[in-house]
Amino acid sequence: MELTPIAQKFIVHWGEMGEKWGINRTVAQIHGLLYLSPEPLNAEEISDTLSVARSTVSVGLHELESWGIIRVVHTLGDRTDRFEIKGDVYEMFRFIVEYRKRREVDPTLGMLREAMVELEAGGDPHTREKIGEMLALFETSDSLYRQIQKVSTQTIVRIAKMGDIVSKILKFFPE
Amino acid sequence: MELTPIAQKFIVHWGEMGEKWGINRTVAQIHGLLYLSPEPLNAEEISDTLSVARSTVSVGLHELESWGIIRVVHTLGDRTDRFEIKGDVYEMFRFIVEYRKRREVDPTLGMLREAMVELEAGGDPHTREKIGEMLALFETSDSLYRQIQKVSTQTIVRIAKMGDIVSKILKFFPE
DNA sequence: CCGTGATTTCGATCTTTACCGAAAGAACCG
DNA sequence: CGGTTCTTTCGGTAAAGATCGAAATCACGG
Repeated sequence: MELTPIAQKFIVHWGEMGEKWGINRTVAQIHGLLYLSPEPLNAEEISDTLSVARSTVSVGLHELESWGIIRVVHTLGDRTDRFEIKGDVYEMFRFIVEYRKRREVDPTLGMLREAMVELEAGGDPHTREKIGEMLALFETSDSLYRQIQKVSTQTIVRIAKMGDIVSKILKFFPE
Repeated sequence: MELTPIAQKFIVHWGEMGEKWGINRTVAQIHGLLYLSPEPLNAEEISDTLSVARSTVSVGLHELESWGIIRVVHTLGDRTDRFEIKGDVYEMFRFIVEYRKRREVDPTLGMLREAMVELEAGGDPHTREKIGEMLALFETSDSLYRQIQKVSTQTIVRIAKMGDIVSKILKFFPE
């Protein structure tokens, strides 16, 4: 499949950007390609378009599936697995955040909590204070995240798109 | 310098966690060590404690300085550069977010804006729609971020620590 | 302006990670 | 059941990234 120059630019940039955030470049590119594609693609089309090995595409697709942001589609008269992006950009964003939080933030939260338990049963006061502060940051963020998680995408978008939303909120919480 | 088992665990975990977010493990470890340290450390102490080459520490410290989260301290009768964490965990968090946003999100925003300009001057409608949606997500996030950025850490912490904050906010924005 | 100690630079390794492609494995058809 | 087509696994290789340590540079006191 041929890509327009703009599509190419987007996909390449997406790959580089992903890399900086600890995401495999090829995986990010596959994601970018699927995102732009008007219809579901199969592994071979992706492989051809991005010039990467079929096997690499296979692995990448599974990775994206495990994040929950793409799905398999089957169409009549086509034996190949075709893939498409699930939901809109906002949902996608939420899925990615959720996935990374669960795999990377939650374990840290666990570690900090354990450390805190041990430190409270006698440990260096300075360490206790520092770990305590960090734990507080993580707990607060976690709690905020959980609350926001419950709100529908629709509601979030609606509110986020109102101009000057933060100052409006601040008015409700005076000094 | 000797580390307690808890400090070790924290620093090691911090390093691994950093790696997953595209941060050099050693840099993250240096950061973790400085975070726990009751007083400023010089490069050699860090090098010894973490068992990494002196030069690697030097580079790592500069990296952390460029993020704006550590500072150099000089004390009388000591010719070495000593380093310490700047501000509390919340400020640290803000600095890191700011740094990464500027270097990694802003360029993407730029790319999307450019792409959108080109697409509006005639381009595939589907691509235009998809890039448009992604751009909207980035613009909304960017705008939200800029608004929050202006609010003092103090205020954010105060509000964040109130229980159930999100549902309180939602009450002000009925359907 | 020399000497000492601290710091940084930089090329050479070492380690990790990504990627390929051949072969094995599934799913499906007749 | 073979045969066909699609998918996955996996060992080897290549590329990228991290780390080291020697040498260059810098900073400052005497």
